Amino acid sequence: MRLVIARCSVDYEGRLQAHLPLATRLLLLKADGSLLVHSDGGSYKPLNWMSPPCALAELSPDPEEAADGVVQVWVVRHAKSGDALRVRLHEILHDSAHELGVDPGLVKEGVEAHLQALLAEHIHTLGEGWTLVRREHMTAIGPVDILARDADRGHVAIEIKRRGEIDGVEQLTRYLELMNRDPALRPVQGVFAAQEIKPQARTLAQDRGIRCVTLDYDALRGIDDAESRLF
Amino acid sequence: MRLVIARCSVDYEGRLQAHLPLATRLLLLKADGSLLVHSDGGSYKPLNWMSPPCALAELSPDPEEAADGVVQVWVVRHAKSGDALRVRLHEILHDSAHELGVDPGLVKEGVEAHLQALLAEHIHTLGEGWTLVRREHMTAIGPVDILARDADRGHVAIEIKRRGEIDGVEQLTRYLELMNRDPALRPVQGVFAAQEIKPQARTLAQDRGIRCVTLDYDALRGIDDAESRLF
DNA sequence: AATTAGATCTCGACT
DNA sequence: AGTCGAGGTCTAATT
Repeated sequence: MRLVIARCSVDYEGRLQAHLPLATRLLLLKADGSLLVHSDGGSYKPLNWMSPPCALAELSPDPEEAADGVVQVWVVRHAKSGDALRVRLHEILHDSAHELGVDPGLVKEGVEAHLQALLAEHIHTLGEGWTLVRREHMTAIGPVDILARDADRGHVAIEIKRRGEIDGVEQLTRYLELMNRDPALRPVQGVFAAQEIKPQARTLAQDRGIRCVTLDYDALRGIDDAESRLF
Repeated sequence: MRLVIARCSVDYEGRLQAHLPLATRLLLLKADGSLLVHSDGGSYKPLNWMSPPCALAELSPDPEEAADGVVQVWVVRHAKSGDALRVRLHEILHDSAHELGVDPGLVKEGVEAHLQALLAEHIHTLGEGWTLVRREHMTAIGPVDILARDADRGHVAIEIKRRGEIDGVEQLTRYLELMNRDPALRPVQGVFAAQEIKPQARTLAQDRGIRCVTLDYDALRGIDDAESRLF
């Protein structure tokens, strides 16, 4: 990885054209030839970039560029699409190279899929005598996270989110509307389950007769561990 | 902007939980307190990050961490959501700070809005005698990109995308359905215009009697330049 | 390889 | 401040 701080201008030509006027920026050159151009603010998205596979060519500035104060020109070209990034460096303030090695990569946990699996496995935590019908129950407008039955054998549609917000309630509402038109299913109750439910979402859900359940991820995982230790 | 190359492990807890095992990475600390954790490969997305507004606290490792070889602990916490990133630094290989100043920002060209303006201006490229009624013609369910008339004075609704996919055809279909109920407009033909049209989208469009047009951005711009040179 | 759906989406525009 | 749509979306899973 090479880190360069430089006063530079950048031009991208590819799926669109974009231009960055002369300013001081970080040029982050990765081992695979990819380049990120970052300013000292904004979020994780670079001002401009080139994704691998691509190759860097360091050129000398042409006479016109040299007269403008350009000391180096970088052209990073994408191997397949032909998209190109042209960086004109006017002043290099820092330049260092570092060996990082291969990264072991990110381990994600607690995403919706995992919550769904845990809750499906321990559906009885929602109520005595509850049983799982299936996960990802298909409807005409998409899959419902969990379809279950309560102690009276009535159907329950469960929507799971990590953070429960209004759009999740809307989604569940659409499912319930549809499912309650199906004679084989109705009446279908709704449960909105999330690790954290925003007040607005909770209000809307209750307004529509949808029960809100706050999921305790660690507790569900704890049950899981405890049960697996039985075998 | 502060650049640190360090052997570190990272834990994120917020909308999900994620963990990065010990490895050498770039820690990019921006002026607004945000942090990016980059490896020496992959795309422009960091392995892990914290977006502004957020604040960094540099802590001393607790005894257990110190025994593990941790020399510094960074906790970056998001101001509103409470999401937090915890970086345990085991070895700092590089550490430098740089003044970058405010970036003038990116200038883009060639996005959908520009395509729409170009096509509206050169609506005759769709057919001899075609005329523009207006851009962004409002309907009850939203604006149609371009409303035009063909040589026979019949209305044409044009939906423009950079990349034409099925949802774009669906969108245009809804507009056409609605507009064809309006006696003042009907019959309304449909044109699906994009720089690139996916096979599925093309099939669906043709199935519904919608004409597909591939837009050549450079050619449209060329016409534009040629015409502007006339003045 | 191609398509689909999700994302700690991000980003801008508009209400 | 929220909502909506597009993105050089990117990314991973699935067909």
